[in-house]
Amino acid sequence: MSENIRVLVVDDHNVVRDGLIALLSAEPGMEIVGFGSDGIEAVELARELNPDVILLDLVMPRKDGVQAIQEIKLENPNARILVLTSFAENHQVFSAIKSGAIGYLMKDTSSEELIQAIRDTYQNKPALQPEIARQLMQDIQSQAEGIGSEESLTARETEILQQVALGKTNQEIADELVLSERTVRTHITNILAKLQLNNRTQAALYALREGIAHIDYIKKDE
Amino acid sequence: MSENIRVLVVDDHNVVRDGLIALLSAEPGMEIVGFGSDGIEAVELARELNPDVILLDLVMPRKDGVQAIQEIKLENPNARILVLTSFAENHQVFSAIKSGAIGYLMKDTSSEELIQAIRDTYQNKPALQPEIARQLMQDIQSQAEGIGSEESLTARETEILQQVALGKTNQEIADELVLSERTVRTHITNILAKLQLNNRTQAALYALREGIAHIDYIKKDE
DNA sequence: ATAATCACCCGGGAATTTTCCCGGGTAAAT
DNA sequence: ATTTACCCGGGAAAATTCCCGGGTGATTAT
Repeated sequence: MSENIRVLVVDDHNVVRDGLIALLSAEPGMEIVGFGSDGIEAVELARELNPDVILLDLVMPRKDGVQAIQEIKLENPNARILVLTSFAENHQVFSAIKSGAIGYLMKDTSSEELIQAIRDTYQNKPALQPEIARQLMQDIQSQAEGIGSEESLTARETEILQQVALGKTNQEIADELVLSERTVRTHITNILAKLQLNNRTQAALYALREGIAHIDYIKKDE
Repeated sequence: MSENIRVLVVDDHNVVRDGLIALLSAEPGMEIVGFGSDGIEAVELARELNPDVILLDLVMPRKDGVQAIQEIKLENPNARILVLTSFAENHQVFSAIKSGAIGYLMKDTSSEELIQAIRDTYQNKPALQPEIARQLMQDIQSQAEGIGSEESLTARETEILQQVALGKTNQEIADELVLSERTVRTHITNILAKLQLNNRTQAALYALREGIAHIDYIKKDE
């Protein structure tokens, strides 16, 4: 009777993914039915394989983890998703949970805890680390208190913020997005106000922390 | 006769480390003799176990990966170290190689490549991904051409840069380090010139990429 | 259908910060 | 004695931050 838990593993780091597969395959009662390396594959494989539990990294190329969660839940509201990521990307925690992830673990948890979390997720029992839980509560709190305390950015503002996190000046952003430099100023003023930050460098750091932008390289001018 | 390759695995993410152990243990001719989760443990275990190959992550708490490499090589110049890290942290590649790492892989390589790289490292054959090799050559080039093109920062400048990467203003940095605001300006001008960057946000991103600063949280003022 | 709201766009004006020239000096190390 | 790191400063241009104002078009509410 003891049906195996059918697990789908999605992580963009191959060795990590293979490691997880090796780890979980050795676990009795667990079975790896598939694996992928980005958000798009995650959505496709979730549809094709209908796994019991989807183990998902948040930072991935091509499609964001949160976005993948939303699409998967859209196609199959009963999908059980366990997020396993490198770091507590503040707001991402909240977004992931809100999008329907059942559990959220950081990669520094022990493999025993991971395995237990997969079992919990399989039974729709929330699996959260204390650290994550604390972070989540803080997010909820800051959202609850005062309507104007934690507004979210508009699409345009997010776009501008991404440019800021590339180290560009207002004029460069204006050129890139085909806007007046004055308009960029206004947007940035609004972004700083919404996020309660003091300057653009803090905004860039915020964007990185929240996964709105990613650290790549800085484009050399000229 | 076929002696096993004795491997030490050091990575601060438990599940990743356990995954690697599961992966490599299954490989014939390979044997995991120990594991650790930070730079200090790496140095200690390298001394105690004298492994054939040390598989090392670069971003770790307590002690930096590069620093760990240097100390390990100091105690045992014959130590064979293979760096396995999440991302090509530009200058870190160069530092790691210069400090004596034999190989350098990113975590998105396949497990087959990883295993081959471990064998290569065991035989003192350099193991570099194309991407890494390209990055390394670029670093060497930019260092070779022109004496003034890629100078390294002084201790003080590094200190200032870390403050910049916290999103602080010049005045705040001056207060923190007990300096005149004018002096901070001078330092930052010099930093930007040395690094060939255009503004402080780029400097902050640089510091993050190079591991000079780490993303934590932004201290709320007042 | 009218009104309200919201995202987006543009701008003036002003204070502040940042960036980059230039100059100076001290102390320690080679 | 030269170099290097570190410190301080004047002056000026540029960029940023933050007020204020205006407009459009789309969506939502009533």
